[in-house]
Amino acid sequence: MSPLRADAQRNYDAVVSAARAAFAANGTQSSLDDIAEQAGVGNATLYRHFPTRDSLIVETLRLPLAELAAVARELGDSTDPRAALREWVVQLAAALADWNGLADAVAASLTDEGSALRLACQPLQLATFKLLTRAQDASGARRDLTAEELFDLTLAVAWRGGTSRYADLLFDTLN
Amino acid sequence: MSPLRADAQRNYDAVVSAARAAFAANGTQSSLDDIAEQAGVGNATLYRHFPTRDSLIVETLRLPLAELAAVARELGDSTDPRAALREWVVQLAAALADWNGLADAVAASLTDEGSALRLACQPLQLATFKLLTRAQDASGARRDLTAEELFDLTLAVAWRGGTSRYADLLFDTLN
DNA sequence: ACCTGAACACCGTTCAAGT
DNA sequence: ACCTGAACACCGTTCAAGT
Repeated sequence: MSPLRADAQRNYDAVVSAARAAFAANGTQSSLDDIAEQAGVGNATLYRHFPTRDSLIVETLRLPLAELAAVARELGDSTDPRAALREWVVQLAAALADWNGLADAVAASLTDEGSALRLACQPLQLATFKLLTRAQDASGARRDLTAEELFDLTLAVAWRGGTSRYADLLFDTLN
Repeated sequence: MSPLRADAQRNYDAVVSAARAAFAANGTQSSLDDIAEQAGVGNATLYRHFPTRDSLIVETLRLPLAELAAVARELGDSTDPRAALREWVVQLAAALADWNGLADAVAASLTDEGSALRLACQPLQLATFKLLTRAQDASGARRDLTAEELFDLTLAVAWRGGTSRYADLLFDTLN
C-alpha cells in the first residue's frame, strides 16, 4: 500500500499504457516482452509489477470495468427490469469482446482460484445476478436460468464477437 | 495420391495415434514436439506429414466427423424436423466440445481461407443449413436465423463445455 | 528499492545431412 | 523418398548483478 518510488510509478504507468495499446492492436495474448520493450522497460520490471498476465489485463481494464459498474447501477433503477436485463447483456457482451482473446482470458480465470481477473469480474457476475433476479421477479425472464449460466452464455457471445445480434438472440432465450 | 512407403505409413499412423491421445489428454494445443516424441518419430517427420496443426487435427477427427455425417443423414429423414434440429445442435455441440481447445481451433479456422480444418467442417455447416431449413419450412424454427449464425452459436456452446443444458437453451432461441 | 540484461527451458518451424 | 537431430527465432519466467 505504500506509494511507489517516482521512477517505479513512471515505469508502471508506461507498462500499462503499452499493454493497453498492444491488447487493443493484437489481443490479450500479445508478447509480454514486446510490451516491456514498447514501454522502454526491462522485461523483468514488467514481471515485478505484474506477476501474471491476468494481473496486467485487470489493470488495463480498470476504466471499462468502472463504466460497466456505472451501467449496472443505472439499469438497477430502471422501471423496466426486462429491458434493463437485455441492455446489460448487450453491453456486457460488447465490453468482453472489445479485445481479442479477452473472453478466453476471462473464461480461463473462472476456474483459476487465485486469478486477479476472476476477482475483478465478480462485480460483473453480481450485477448479472441482481438484474436477472429483478427481471425474473417481474416475470420478465424465465425462472430456470441461473446467473452463472447467463454470465457464461454472455461470455460465449462475446467470444464470437459480442455483436448485439447474438446478444439479442441470447436474450430471446430468456422468455 | 501414391501410397506411402511402408515405414512412412507406420510413422504416419504412429503420429496420428499419439496426437489423438495428446489431444484427448491435454487439448488440441498439445506440444507437437511431444507428440512426435510419443510417436517415436523425429519432429520434422511430423511436419512432413502434417504441415499445419489444423491438418493433424483433421486427421485425428476423421472418425468423429464420419459419425456426425451419419447422424446428419439420419436426422434428415426424421418426420419431426424440429426435434431433428434440436438433436443435431446437441450432438454437434457435444462433438465440438470433446477435446479442450477444439472449439477454438474450429472458430479460428473459419477465418483462415486455406485451413484444412475449415474444409473438414464444411459438411457440418451444410448439414446445419439443411436441418435448419427443413425445420423452418415446417414452422419449427424462426425464419430470421441463418445457418451460419446457428453453427456459430453452437460452436460457442461447445466452447463453454458443450453440455446439453446449454444446447437446449440455445435451441429455445429458435422459437 | 528498484532496474537491467542475460540466462533458462520451452515451443514451432526449417534445414543440412544421412539412409 | 523419407527420416533425423540440430539449428533458429521466439516466448514466459527467473536471477545475478547493478544503481
